[in-house]
Amino acid sequence: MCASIRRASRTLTQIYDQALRPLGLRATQFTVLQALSIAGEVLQGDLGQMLAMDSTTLTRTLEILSRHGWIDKRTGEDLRERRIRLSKAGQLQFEKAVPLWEKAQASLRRKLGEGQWNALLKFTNEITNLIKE
Amino acid sequence: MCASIRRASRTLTQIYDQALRPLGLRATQFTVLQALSIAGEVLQGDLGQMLAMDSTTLTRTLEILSRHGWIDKRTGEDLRERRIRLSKAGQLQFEKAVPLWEKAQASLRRKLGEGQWNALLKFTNEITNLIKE
DNA sequence: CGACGATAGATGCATATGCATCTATCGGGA
DNA sequence: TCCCGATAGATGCATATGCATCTATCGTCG
Repeated sequence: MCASIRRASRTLTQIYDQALRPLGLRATQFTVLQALSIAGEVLQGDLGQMLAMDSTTLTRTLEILSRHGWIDKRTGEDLRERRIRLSKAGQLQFEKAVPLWEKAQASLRRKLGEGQWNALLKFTNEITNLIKE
Repeated sequence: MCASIRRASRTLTQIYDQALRPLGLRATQFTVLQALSIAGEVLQGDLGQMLAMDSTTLTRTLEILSRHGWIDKRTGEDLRERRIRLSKAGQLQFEKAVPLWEKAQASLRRKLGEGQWNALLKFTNEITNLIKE
């Protein structure tokens, strides 16, 4: 099962990466931009929680986004915290990426069919929740 | 969708990696050993085909397995080819890993339920096949 | 106020992943 | 025979991933 999901994950990632390649954006990075676009300014920790992503992984992805100038970081009163949000450039990059992402998403959805699509979303979420128990 | 599958893949990988940690074996590596155990001696390219794994990724995973002495490599008549098979130590390592893997697998299967389990396997395989078209 | 455990991230290290490109070898035609 | 396109892997580079561990800061308790 692990092998099956990893294989599917690799395949899918290749599809989305390819769609986003014109922008030099990876699927993972798009996901982070999207989360930021929805959440506004958030603590790095909360962002990790949202994406079920290890905080150390997030640190490095944010480093990349930061290098491209797509996010702003600042500390609040608690100097340990990092508050993250999209920069102007990040907002723009995200908006440019959305159509490409939509296109890949729609094509995949068509190929899988509505039923499988929804079932798959449900099951993957269930797996993600498993680990919390 | 890509984010969902990647998230599930991360979660699942953590579960399997943790189960195999006593042996210092990663889920990916176990998958390769398993494939070799089933296939016997195979061309590196065929192995990649089997696992739907990029050949460059496979090269490095095999490098790790080789470093541990778990596989043997040799060339056939065609000097470009690499023929891979489990070594004695690799066979042993695989046999030690199977029970740990089974345990993780069974636990997960119980939590998901038979129906979801099978559906998930089916869907992930379908996604993997999508890219071939 | 000062020491101490708790918390938020960062860093070192190893592996996983794939694209672009390179090297070695093979097989077939001129 | 020699050259040339095709094929099997290997390598450089960048990112993704997570464990163990470290650092800085916070809150609290004596």
